[in-house]
Amino acid sequence: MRVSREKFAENREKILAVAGELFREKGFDGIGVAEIMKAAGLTHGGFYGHFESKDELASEASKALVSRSLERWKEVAASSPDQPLEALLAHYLSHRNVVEHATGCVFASLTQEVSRHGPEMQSTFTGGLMGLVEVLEDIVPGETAEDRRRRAFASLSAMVGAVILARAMDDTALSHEFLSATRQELTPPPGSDKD
Amino acid sequence: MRVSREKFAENREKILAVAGELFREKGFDGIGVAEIMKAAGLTHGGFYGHFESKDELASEASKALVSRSLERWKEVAASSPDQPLEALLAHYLSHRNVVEHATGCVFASLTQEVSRHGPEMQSTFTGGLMGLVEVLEDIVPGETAEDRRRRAFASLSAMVGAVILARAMDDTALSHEFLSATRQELTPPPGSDKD
DNA sequence: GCATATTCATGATGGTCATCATATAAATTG
DNA sequence: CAATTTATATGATGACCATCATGAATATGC
Repeated sequence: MRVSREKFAENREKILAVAGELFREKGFDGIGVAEIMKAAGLTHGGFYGHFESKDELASEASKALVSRSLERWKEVAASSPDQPLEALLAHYLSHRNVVEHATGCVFASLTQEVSRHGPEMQSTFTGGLMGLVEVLEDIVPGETAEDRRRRAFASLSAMVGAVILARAMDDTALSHEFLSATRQELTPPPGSDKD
Repeated sequence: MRVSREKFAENREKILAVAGELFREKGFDGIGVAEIMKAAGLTHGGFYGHFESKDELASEASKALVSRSLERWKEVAASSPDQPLEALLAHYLSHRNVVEHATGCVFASLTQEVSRHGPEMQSTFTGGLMGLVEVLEDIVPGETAEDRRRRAFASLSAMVGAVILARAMDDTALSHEFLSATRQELTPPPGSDKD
């Protein structure tokens, strides 16, 4: 049966949203088109009216997730103008981001699969990560722009790495230790601009 | 046809070795039993004489990779008794470890898939990561044992994170920046024990 | 309100996958 | 050297998957 223009666009968004969650939870290869459509409240046959292939869906879903993630970082940083870095660290290095795969950070869930997919997705992730670096550049301590850029790259590595490793642990206490250790090491000492 | 006891054990090791490479390169879901056996020079039917299931192979291969990785870290640290941390950083944060997925760090390749597999694999990775933390605890700077433990967790997060993010980049220069930034931030200033 | 366009549901297709039954052939055991 | 064991090869099986052809049903444009 046909569906209104509006509903059609709504369905597309629903598929993207559901795919974004399921991909993060189970990986690109861990979930099929049929199950994604079922979770979106549709049947699998209708899928190809919305996307050319599962790969295209993966690309589009990644794009949306990366873009939303970057927006979120900017919001969080802007919400605490006096201590933006601390706010970001608290937001990102959280128990929630370790446990809730389906709604957590894209980069913590899917980055390792990116290199095994096409160049389009790699480009999406590259752009997204550089966006996060730019957010960090403005709020990390450092004398020169060069110092801050270096520290932005290193901090991003540490943040994403901590969540990924915390997720692999089967012991909550150790999981927490990755988060809190990284948070402390990346938090600048009060009243100082230097390391 | 039958094969000697010795050859049988040899075949098992070959399967494990090949699986270790292919899993790192393509992910657990990205490679099938048949192709693994073919790469090992056997046919897929013989697989179940060696392993109960693909899952068991994944577990065993992970165990071997994690164990070898830990040994390697110890060797590298021991090979430069005066600057073990610098040696480890140079070894780990290398272009080779970014490019050569099949022979690179297990944790940089497969950690994100661990949470989607059984508890046995999670236990293997937990143990392996804690082994790496212990190696770092002895060589990172820090006044107290507590300081060094914290720094070990944070440094490991940064190291693994840097390689994972570097692998996602489609631009070699940016890739390198994750590595060198992390290396510099984790290298203690000469002639100092403090941060 | 009618004709057309188009979205979705149903079901089919071909491919891939993990797993297993059986056959074969060679190594081990006596 | 004969009997038995057993590791691998061949091929089958059933499940799942992405993709697509078709038809039904309805929104849109006239």
